[in-house]
Amino acid sequence: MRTHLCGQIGPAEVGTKVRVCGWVAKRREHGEHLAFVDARDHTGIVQCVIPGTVDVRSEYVIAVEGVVRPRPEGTVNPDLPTGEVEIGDCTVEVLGIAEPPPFVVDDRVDVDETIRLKNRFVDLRRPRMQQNLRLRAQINGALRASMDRQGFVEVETPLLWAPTPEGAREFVVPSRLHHGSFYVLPQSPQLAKQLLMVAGFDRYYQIARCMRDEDLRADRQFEFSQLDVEASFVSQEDVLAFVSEAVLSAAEVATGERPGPIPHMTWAEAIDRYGTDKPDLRFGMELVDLSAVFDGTEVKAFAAPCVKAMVIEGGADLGRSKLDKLTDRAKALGAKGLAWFRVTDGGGEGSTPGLDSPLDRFLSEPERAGLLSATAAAVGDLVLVVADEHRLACTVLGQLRVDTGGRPVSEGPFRFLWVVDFPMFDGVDGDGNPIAAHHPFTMPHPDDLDRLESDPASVRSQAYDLVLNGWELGSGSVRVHRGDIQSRVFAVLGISDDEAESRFGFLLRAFHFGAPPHAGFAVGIDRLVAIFAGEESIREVIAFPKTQSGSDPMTGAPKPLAAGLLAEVGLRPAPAKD
RNA sequence: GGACCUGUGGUGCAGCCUGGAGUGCACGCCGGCCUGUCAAGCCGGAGGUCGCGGGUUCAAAUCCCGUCAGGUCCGCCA
Repeated sequence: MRTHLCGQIGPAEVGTKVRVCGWVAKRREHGEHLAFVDARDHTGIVQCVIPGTVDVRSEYVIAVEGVVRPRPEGTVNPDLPTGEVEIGDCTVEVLGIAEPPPFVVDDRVDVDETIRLKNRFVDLRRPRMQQNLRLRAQINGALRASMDRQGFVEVETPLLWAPTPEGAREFVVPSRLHHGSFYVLPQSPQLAKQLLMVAGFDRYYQIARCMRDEDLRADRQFEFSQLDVEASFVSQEDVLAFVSEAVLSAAEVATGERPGPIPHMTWAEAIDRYGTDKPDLRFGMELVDLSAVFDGTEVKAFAAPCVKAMVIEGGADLGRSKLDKLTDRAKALGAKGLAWFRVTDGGGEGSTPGLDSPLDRFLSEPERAGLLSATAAAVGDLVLVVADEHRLACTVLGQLRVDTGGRPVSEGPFRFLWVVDFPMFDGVDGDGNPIAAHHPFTMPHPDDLDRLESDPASVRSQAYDLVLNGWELGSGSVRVHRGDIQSRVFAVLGISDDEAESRFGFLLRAFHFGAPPHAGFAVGIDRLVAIFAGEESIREVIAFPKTQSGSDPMTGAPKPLAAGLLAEVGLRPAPAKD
């Protein structure tokens, strides 16, 4: 039906009779003797010259036949990749007519996202979306190829799984054959892949769809894709190497160059220096510890276990309302307050810098000097200080660091980072039991195993995250494969034998039949692609995403079901709320 | 569950703070003219429940309350 793609027409095709197919991007008529039609397909736009009139409109589907020729002197269009040539003496066949599109098929206009999603089939025609989805396909291909090269076997796991109440809320699917019973859609293939390890598939991977019925965000959809990996007879370092190889080869496909080796940082260091477990290494603004400076201070606001600071370069000109907003933000994040100090020139020539702050008059001279030297703040800078428990002080400032210094996704280098040695537990539940930071099958750090019962909060795990430019790309861990350790972990978590049996009985049973040591990881593909595409939202790299309230403006999903269909799966509509 | 922002012809915006006729801009659409344009140009035209509901007022796109939709964030996402 066609001999060339639109974007392929160039000087090499001059003199060749060609036939291209595509959509009418633009029509320019010049009377009864001349008209231009820009034909567009996913490779680009080519100008077709019609010696007469032409009866086409925007977005008509056409086939154009003509002979490629150089454009006449002075009519070359340097803004168009095909702009040196045109298809001359064209005949146009209309393959399909079109109503005027709801918005221009052009990257240059920002259209309301609801309208884009309602007309996604038009939106996806736009070059940006074409590029994003094609980039995604390339990245998927690179990931698969890398895992294949490394000897991994792709195995598919069920979408209809058993309810195994874990972290995320699960989507439920009623059973037609067993009224009153339900499948759930997997929030990840976690248990399935561990079973595959027991089954002897010692290197498994899958590009897996995962579903979590939790509130949506720019970087979270109900359903998302992971490069899911698990391997037996491997160490944590082996897993990091496998996954590094995969994401670096994806980076190479996406950007044309391969980033260097991915550095490691412990979780504790990430929190202390960046106030987050997913530091964005593209910029500095590292946190500074002032606890020693304010040890035994008279300043009530700083009488806390930890005093942490961050410098905003040139931030001294921030007005009171901006500072109030930062304070509000800090409070919303859990801080009791936010102290700020403008660094001033201190008056006289060559004098030491001074501080401008409501708190300044409470500071002793050593504290004032210590604050300035520890933060290395210069005149014109702004120093933000939070005093609280160490973790909270760090995370509040870490968030302010991103709020005030954060770079656009599209900017700067790709800075991967492995964050290792996560804590085994994070916080306690309503019954006072520790909560698993990763999941209950995570192997404690061998050096900390003897403190599992006596001091669980201090126990590190063999869990690790992959971070890219401040986004959490994925996480993994070495798994518990020994029954005795698993029992101890369950005991600390407050999971009884009966509960473990009812939730994960099939996995525990499998482990009785010869479980190899194993470890794994999962990489969030939507986020990976979004970052390489320079997109702030993963919706821009998903063909048919949901809105923040979980609906699809195009299909109208979710929708009520007819009563008959409900009855067939054994459900009755709930009585209408008053 | 909560906070904030947005909603005005098909699209993108201005108008709102400080109430006074659906007023304006750009693009698109329809018709006409036009032999080298390229986000063509020129002339003419059509197109509106100012998201929806209520309130205040002589008068509401504008002020107030509620609600719906979209977005960003907190909670949530082992």
